Amino acid sequence: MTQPAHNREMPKAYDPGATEGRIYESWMAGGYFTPEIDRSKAPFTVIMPPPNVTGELHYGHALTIALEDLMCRWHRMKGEPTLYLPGTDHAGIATQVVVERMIAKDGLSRHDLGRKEFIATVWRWVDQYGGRIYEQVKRLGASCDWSRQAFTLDEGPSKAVRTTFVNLYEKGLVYRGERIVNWCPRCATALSDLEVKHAEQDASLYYIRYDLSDGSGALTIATTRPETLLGDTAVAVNPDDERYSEYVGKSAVLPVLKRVIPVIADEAVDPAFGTGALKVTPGHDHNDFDIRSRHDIDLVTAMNLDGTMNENAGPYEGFDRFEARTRIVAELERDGLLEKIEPLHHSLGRCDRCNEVVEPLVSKQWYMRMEPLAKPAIEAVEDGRVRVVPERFAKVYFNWMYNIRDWCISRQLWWGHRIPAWYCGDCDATTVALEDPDACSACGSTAIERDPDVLDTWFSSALWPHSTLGWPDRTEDLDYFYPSTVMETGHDILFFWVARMMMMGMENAGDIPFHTIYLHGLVTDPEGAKMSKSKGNVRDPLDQIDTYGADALRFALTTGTSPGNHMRLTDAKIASSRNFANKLWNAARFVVSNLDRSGVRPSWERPDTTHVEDRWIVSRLNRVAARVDGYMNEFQFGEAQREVHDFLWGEYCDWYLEMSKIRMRAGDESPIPVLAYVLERVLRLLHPFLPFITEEIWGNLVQYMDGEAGSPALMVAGYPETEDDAYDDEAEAEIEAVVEMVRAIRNLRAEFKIQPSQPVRAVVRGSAMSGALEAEEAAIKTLAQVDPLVLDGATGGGDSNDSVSLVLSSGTVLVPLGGLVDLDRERERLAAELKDVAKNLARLSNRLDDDRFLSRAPEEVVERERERLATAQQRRDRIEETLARLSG
RNA sequence: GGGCGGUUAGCUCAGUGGUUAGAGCGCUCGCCUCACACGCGAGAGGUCCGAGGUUCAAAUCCUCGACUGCCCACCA
Repeated sequence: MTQPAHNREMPKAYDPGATEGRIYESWMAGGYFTPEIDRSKAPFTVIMPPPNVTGELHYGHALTIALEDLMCRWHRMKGEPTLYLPGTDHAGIATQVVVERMIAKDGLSRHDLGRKEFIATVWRWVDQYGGRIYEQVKRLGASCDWSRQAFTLDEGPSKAVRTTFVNLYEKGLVYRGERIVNWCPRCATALSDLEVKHAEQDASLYYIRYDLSDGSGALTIATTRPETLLGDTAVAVNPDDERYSEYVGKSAVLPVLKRVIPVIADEAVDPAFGTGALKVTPGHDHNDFDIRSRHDIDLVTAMNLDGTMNENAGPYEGFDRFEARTRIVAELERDGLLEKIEPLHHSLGRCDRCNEVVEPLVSKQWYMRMEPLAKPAIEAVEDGRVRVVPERFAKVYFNWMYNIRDWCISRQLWWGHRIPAWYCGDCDATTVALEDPDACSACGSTAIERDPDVLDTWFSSALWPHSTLGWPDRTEDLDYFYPSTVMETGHDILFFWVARMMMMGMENAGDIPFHTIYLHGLVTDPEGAKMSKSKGNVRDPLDQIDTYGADALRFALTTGTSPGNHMRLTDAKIASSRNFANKLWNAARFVVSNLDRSGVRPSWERPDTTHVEDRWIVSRLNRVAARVDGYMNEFQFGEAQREVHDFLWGEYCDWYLEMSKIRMRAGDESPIPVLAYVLERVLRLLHPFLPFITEEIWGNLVQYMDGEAGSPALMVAGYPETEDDAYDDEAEAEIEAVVEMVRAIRNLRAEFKIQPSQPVRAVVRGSAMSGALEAEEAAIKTLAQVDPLVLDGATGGGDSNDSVSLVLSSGTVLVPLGGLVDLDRERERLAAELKDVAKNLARLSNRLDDDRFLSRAPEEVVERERERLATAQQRRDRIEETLARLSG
């Protein structure tokens, strides 16, 4: 048999690999990703969280894009000018490390190259590899406006960074100060508080004796970091601690260095910890630095920026900090100053980037004053101008914002936005300016030198929603697309990014940066563990795209999940999404082949329907569209998706399509326009979730439809709106009854192990729906393999004594099975069913006898319960009647 | 030390006060039925973690507890 032409067009199984690239090209060629600014319409704007320019696509990106793109596609189809703006982040440390590693292969360090040449090398790297992530984003089908693509180091965003810095400096919100900072000796830079990750771990608590200088006794302190004693400048006790009150004001001799240091009293000391005496090391401990602000004590830094001990460390100069610890402990032990070592479980700060133990060190850094910036950003969420989805994260946001601390924004790196501050060699003044100055703004000296540091990467990220749209210039984009509509990202960067965008957006642009914050959870491995390189459980989404298709991956990522919740991603889940895509493909193949065969050219509009099956499926479609709309509006994408999934598979394919075959086989072509119409609307409903395959099918379908499509592509076609007048309760009830009957007979056939090819006889008695059943006679006969089907069993043709009786809501069906029927078993089965119904009946009538229920429950609930009672009663009566007949 | 989640079928999860709680995967039985074996039909499988409470009505709201995960915090 030769294959008809259409089957060559649509292969038996959907092949994403052969489709996706071509479809994406067609979208690009159509220019559908670039919105038209239309002042009469409100835009829908999503600014993509910029992946690192060094980045490889991971599941976090995939989930982000799946969610953002489905929102964008949905709104675009609803006719809103939709901007999905893509971009990348220069990712200071991350990128610098990548390039440093690269040049290290030639035995070079960045210092060998020098600043200028090193930055040029990074740029060459970015020019060569920085576009990879974009290609990967495209493979997912993201409908981004590539004409507005942005990079944090582009001219526009850089200007925004510089303008912000200057403005905040002039307002006194950015300042330079010498304080203790979190220092990563390996990255050789300061870190913000957020970039330090604390982890519990086992350590030792060393008890060390400090003799008093007057020989009157000794104090024993407890520390986890003996090497820092080289920087001790005091010993502190709690002022209320009577054990030590006599020591306060005396002096102690620092072990090893024999420096004489004062004994002071400070509230910060916890008498219950260790011995209640604390070594004070302002140069190497945040608390101790604070203590120093309240006392007249020295500050000694005993360590270099690379983590080795410096000249203040005496004999330990040059040793690594951990090596120094070991050696100092040995010396203390030798000298009898080490009283004991206790095991201690405590939390230790490590560099978020490289995991090196962070060293608190005193240095001069730039800071941003956060409290004044936080205030309006808190209010915007409190008063509902910005909505957080899911809501619980608003509490997390408030908690952080109310306790916000100043942000250390300078980094000792080369790759990034260089701080626009110049220091005068003659007068000590600082010049901060938009344009590079030639001379000191205070004394006019030309002996000025620019601050070598760059800004924290998150500084530019914080400006992203407005810097990408042109700020500080008053561009048309900024005017139209700002504030953006939804900021969708992972809840893990709520503080790093979202909160800072809130603050900077309000400060710079004078308005909230987005109306809704949607936070998704983590994509984890099948065991629920966070994917990480060190665990070796990272999988490449591109492999999954190759195997199952981008649609399948996207669909799997948004299946059965709720905002903010984590999701374990398994191959099985992606495979079942792939299967769903294939199901859709084959339903379409069926419809297209019938269009091709019949020559019927359906209208784009809802067809007039008379047949109950047609009325039913059209009614159901419209109900589904209404529910989808409701879920989408509430960000319940998983539920929306499930709704269409179940409709397509469980109703359209399982029932409508099968029923339509029966009519078409009998020469009736009237289902074809309905098949096409419903399919076409389902394609629209599913497009945000399965963009590639729906577009491909739509392209196949269009040529068979009557008249113009009204849009050049599905992605810019209208999203289905509910047509209330399509609701048809009667048709729904009738088809439900048919389905119930078919299922009951199939069940019986399976139970009695009747060969699939062997028809059974069935007699319907006492049906309230005989008219509807008559119209569906052929369907019932075919779908349940019944022949003959006697619909007027009341007047004869059925004998209970050799039949199984199926008591249904639409009537009683007798299926004569002769010798196969065991009358005793039949009676038992019916009795059990009766018991079940009676139980239900009792529950319902109890409820309806309850005055409190009747008076307090809403009328529609009471009414529904009454209907249920009536149905149950009918059913009970019919079971009793059947039992009576069986008994003789 | 604070805060926030989760606990529903064998597994992974939906279910945002109203039928006798659902899906996918897995499992059992039967099918290569002319769209699809990435499939079709039938089925088994649940004290919705526990205890109180609110309500006409609770998996859903409140309180307490158990287990579990995460976030924040300068516990030397």
